[in-house]
Amino acid sequence: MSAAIVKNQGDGVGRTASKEFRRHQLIMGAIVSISKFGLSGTTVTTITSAADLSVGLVNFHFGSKQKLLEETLRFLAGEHREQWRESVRNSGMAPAEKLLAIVDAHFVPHICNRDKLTVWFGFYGEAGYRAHYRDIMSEIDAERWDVSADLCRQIVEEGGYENIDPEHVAESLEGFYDGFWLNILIYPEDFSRQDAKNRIRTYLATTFPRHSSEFRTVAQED
Amino acid sequence: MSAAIVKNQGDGVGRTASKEFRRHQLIMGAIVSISKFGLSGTTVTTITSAADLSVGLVNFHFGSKQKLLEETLRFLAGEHREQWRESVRNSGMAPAEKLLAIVDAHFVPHICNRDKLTVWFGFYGEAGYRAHYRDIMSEIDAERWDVSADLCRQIVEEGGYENIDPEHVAESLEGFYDGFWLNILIYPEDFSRQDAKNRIRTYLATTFPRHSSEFRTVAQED
Amino acid sequence: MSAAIVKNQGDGVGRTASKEFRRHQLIMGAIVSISKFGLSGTTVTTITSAADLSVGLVNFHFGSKQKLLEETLRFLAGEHREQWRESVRNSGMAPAEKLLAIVDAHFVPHICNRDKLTVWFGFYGEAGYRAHYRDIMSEIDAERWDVSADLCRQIVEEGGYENIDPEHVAESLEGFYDGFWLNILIYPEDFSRQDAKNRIRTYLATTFPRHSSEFRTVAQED
Amino acid sequence: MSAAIVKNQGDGVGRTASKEFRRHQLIMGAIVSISKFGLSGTTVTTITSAADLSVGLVNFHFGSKQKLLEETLRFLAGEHREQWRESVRNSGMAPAEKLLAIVDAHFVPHICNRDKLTVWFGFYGEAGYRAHYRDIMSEIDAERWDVSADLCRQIVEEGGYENIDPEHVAESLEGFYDGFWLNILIYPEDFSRQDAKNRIRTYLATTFPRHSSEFRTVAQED
DNA sequence: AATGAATGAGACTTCATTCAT
DNA sequence: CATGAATGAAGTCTCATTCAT
Repeated sequence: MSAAIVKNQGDGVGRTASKEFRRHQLIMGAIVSISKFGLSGTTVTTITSAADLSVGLVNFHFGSKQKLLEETLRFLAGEHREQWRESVRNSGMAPAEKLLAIVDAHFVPHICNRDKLTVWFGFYGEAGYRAHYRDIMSEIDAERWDVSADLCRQIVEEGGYENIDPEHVAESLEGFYDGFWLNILIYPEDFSRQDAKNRIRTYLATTFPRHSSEFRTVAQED
Repeated sequence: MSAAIVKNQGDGVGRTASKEFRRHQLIMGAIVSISKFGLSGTTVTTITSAADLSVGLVNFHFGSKQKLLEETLRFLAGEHREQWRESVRNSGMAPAEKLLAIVDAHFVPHICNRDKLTVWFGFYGEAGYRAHYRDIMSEIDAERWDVSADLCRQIVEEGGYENIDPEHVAESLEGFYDGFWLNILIYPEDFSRQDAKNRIRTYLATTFPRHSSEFRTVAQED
Repeated sequence: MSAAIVKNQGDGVGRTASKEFRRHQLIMGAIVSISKFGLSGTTVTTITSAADLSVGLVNFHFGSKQKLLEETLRFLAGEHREQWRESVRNSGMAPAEKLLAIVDAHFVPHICNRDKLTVWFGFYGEAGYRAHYRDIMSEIDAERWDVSADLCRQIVEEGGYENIDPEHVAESLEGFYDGFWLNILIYPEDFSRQDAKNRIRTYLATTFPRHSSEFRTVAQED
Repeated sequence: MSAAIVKNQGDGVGRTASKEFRRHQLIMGAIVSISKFGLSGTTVTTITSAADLSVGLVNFHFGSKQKLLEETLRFLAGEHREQWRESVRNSGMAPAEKLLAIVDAHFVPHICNRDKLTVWFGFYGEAGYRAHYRDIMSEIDAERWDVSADLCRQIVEEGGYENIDPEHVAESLEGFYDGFWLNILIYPEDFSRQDAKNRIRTYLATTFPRHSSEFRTVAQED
């Protein structure tokens, strides 16, 4: 067995890392670059420099810069999905608990930090006219929206909240996620992940008063 | 008064429009271009084509493309400010009424339409790493935040709402604005200006129950 | 008689200065601009700014920027010619005296200063491939060469200098003029007009030893 | 050794010439272009066309057109230095012989031809106001001046020439070099390299009469 | 597979010239 | 005559993509 073949097993060092590993390296390079230079300031060179790879690899592994960027968005979206799916995996949780877990999943440092928010809003900034990006996002968003709306529905039933449309609550939550992300990105001095979580907790406690004990504010970053 | 003199005052036809008029034309061209091609897809040529002017004018009137873009952002921000300032000008309004007027000012068609939202999020997408844009935005945002927080404070006093921090409410409103804007931009089929206004009304009515009659939902676009 | 007509007499103030005066203003603007920004850094705008006139006048009075530059070169050449012609006008001077007067005419502050040398070498720099400039220069140079060579011939005859070709002396003088101008331009700290004049005096005194008393070095700038 | 390897070492054909070779190609392209179109008429396109390379390479290899031009000047200056250094390398030469070798080094066809003189005066034309060019030139000039002045000093001592300042002779020589270069450039019909060398020889023979046999005029181009 | 020099379209900007006033 | 905004060709530079090694 030659050294090259050993290397090929995916340790990621040297010229023969697995295809998948190289793709991942490039996606990470793209994230780093976008967070540093913005989407418009990101070039194939900034991406590959960040990944410490040669420029030729982008087209070799992704076909084009554009495809790599789409994969990068897909990667972030997937990472986000993993985060909230994981947080509600425990089947023993009550609906309110699960809903709160989804809320919190939006504000864990791993997902909600300046670097990644910069990337997210870089893509949002183009989503207005570039349908492709919108499609990638909506795939993920739709699933989460369904789950959230369903949990709200269960909470409404549990609490017997008349006059509350669970879908409206789910919509409001979506608004909070994006709005607070943007505020965290642009005004990090004035608005923190902690603030975001507590504003949403207050909203939920007020909306579902009979579940308010489940939406207690948190004292500090977990 | 001759036609020529009228013309010279800035009807914008021919070589003799006023400087201010040309600047405005170019800013409008920038908005159209960004909404069509995105911020990164906007070139001096797309801007001047949209404005039906020659490319040289961008540098002649603004010094650089970058400066024109900054002025464009400033223009949007100013327009937004005029909108909400105008809406609370009537000194006879109650605090809750004024607050609602500010809310609604975010969702008038003149401000909140796909074209302009595309431009806004184009800039937000760069604001993460380009401090200059952030500075232009925060100037405007700060003022509105102060006014909103003050109105919330008055409502809290009026209603004797204990345990409600007016600044937290103002923060939540800011979150709603940005979050709903993004949802209107990306999912226009699923989420309308109308929806946004009603979700916020519900939030306010729930938060300030003794003022709920002032936060009635609206039936359809005004 | 209207005010406009009075103005037209050539005081150079206001909108109706004589054609000739405007042309002169623009030529002076060109000299100032070239000395400040070089020939390649000189634009119609830098010229007209220096002359405190509007850009349109260049094409109005000269037809094109290029024509103005040619006139500028012609102006400098003419100025130079006036200088040495004037210096030998006195018919009572001896040939050696006249020759020295021509030499000195090259190094009077009015002709030989950083600003004007910058302009001269700006044109020389293009003369290599632009025949037009060369033609303008040679017109003037030829006349001076003839006069100088003739004076040298007279000195050779006076002194009975065998083995001295007067044309060779004239050639050497031409070399000194240009070479010392360049050194004054590029190394003003190390080489002065005074130095130039004295190096040439020494050359002439050595070459024409029996006239050496007429080529005494000068102690300091006149 | 295979042909491919030879190629790779820099024959300049195809996409694989060495970096150094490409830089040299571009410098040569710059010289050709400047001699044909002048410094101000030289564009990245004229340079790369002359070098038969694509426009992108200028920025790839030099960072900017300006840097390439500076390197071009440095190249010429270096070439000139090599020429005169080489000419005085033989330690057995007498000072007068060495001095004459330096003189002649200025007028070898390889250095002193219309193309290169055009380039030199193109740069001189900007040196008046662009300190960067002046710095590059003076580095080289200073060394040569020191050597020349030192040789003159030795000749003065050898010949016991009282009243002769060796530095003044060195200054006069510098004047001759530049002045004759300009005359060769502008009046090639009337003034040749041969003329220049002989005028300087006569100057030296007259100045250092006891060494005159060492400064005999040359009959024709070597 | 990987590299990185090479390519060239297209971006921003400059500026000589034009022309309505 | 004079002004200076407008035009658009042409300049420099960037960068996604290609391809010989």
